[in-house]
Amino acid sequence: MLDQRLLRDNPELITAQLARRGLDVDLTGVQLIARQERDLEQQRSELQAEGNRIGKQVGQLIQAGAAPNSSEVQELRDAGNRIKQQVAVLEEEEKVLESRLREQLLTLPNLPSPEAPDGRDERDNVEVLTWGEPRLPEAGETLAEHWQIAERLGLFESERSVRIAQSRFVTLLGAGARLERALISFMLDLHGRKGYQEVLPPILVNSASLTGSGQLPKFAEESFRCADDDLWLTPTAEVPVTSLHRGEVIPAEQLPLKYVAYTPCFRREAGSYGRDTRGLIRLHQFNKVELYWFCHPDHSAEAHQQITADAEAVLQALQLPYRKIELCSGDLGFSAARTYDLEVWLPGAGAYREISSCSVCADFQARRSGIRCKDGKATQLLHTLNGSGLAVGRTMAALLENGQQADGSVMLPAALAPYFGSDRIQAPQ
RNA sequence: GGAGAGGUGGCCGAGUGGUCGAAGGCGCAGCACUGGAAAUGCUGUAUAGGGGCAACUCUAUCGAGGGUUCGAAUCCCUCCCUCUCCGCCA
Repeated sequence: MLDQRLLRDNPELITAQLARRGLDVDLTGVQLIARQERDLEQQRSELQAEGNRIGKQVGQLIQAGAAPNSSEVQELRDAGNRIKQQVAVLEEEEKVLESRLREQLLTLPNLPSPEAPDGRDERDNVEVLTWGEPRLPEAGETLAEHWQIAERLGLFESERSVRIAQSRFVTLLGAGARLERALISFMLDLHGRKGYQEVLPPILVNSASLTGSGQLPKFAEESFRCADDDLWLTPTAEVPVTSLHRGEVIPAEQLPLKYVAYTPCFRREAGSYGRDTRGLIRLHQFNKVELYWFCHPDHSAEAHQQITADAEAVLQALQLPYRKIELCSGDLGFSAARTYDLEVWLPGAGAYREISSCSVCADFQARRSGIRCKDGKATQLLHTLNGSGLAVGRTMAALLENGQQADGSVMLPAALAPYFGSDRIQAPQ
């Protein structure tokens, strides 16, 4: 959520920055509401001050011995009642303005960071670096896609999963299930050694949590909802972890708070029909290990580099070639001010595919969620960052495609062997 | 699910209609004392919003929301949460 004061005093700045996202917003209406609300508040509090004075006078008169039903006291009572009525009217108007203002502010995305490159869409994203040597087919060799390999090795079951749930759900089996579990443990351990505190949060979250991290009100159709309760299936661990500290004031010396959370994630993937319908890439339910920082506003820029490096470390430890791109202003997610995407090389598909997204949200989520930090006297909103470290299913896909061997087996990176129990997945005889 | 108890500042805890944003204590900060420290003493110490260059000032907030009243931490209603006991349960 954007700052109301900024809206009142400098809406041109907001308009200009949102234009970098490709949005053409007219803020005159919202600005008017914000100003009217402030004026009303002023009138109301003056009236209340008058009412308080009258209340005190009555108390003093009665204590000094005046009869409670004397005309003097009665007059003050009447005056107090008149003020009470006026205040009630103003409060009513104020409440309406306040909720309209909040409603509108909640639909506005974050301002892009000045650092974020300008651009319209993903074609304007900027490649920052590539790591590793992308595997290309040898002469005469055909590299399979991950779902082909997985099918051959019996790692998952698609058709029967429709029976259990519906399309875009997958059941992992045997070595597939074990590899998924191994990857989750591997990632949690890796980040744990770097000072991240492990969290296993609720994956049913309430509306306030989804609003706090930016998924509501605008993206309700992206999440699964439990109709009888105010609960939703979390689309990312970012949601429960943000709300872990919702409404808190955190002493600055405790910052940064660094969390690593494994959760299943649930997304409707509305509007992506027909894309990636085979395999592990775009499912309604997938596993993700998420990195999350609460940090002091002065340090969020370095934190962003660090959280991205921590996500990259997983790819490097797994020897998966990837590239790091920076999203342009027009491709940024709703809550992000600046984002690096990590894209892993998929030799079978012959393309880089997103496997991690590392964003700094500045105070956007902190304002929605009321999370502040206090150093010395000053209390201010802190900054939040999140990054996938990594999407587990996509990591498995990358391992399968990158490790595929001519004999049908898949070689796994050495770092994973202790977790998986073997350095390769054998083809069935 | 049933029965009971309770939610007050960073923490503990008093306050059951009137000058209470709230005693007292702890903690924290500053000053004094000291060679330095401890102990002691004094002073200060909630949050949000509005106005003001500032000193400062106004408003709201005692779990949340409503109500009664000139006036509510205190009385009434609804909800939420925590604890204890019982039941059920992985």
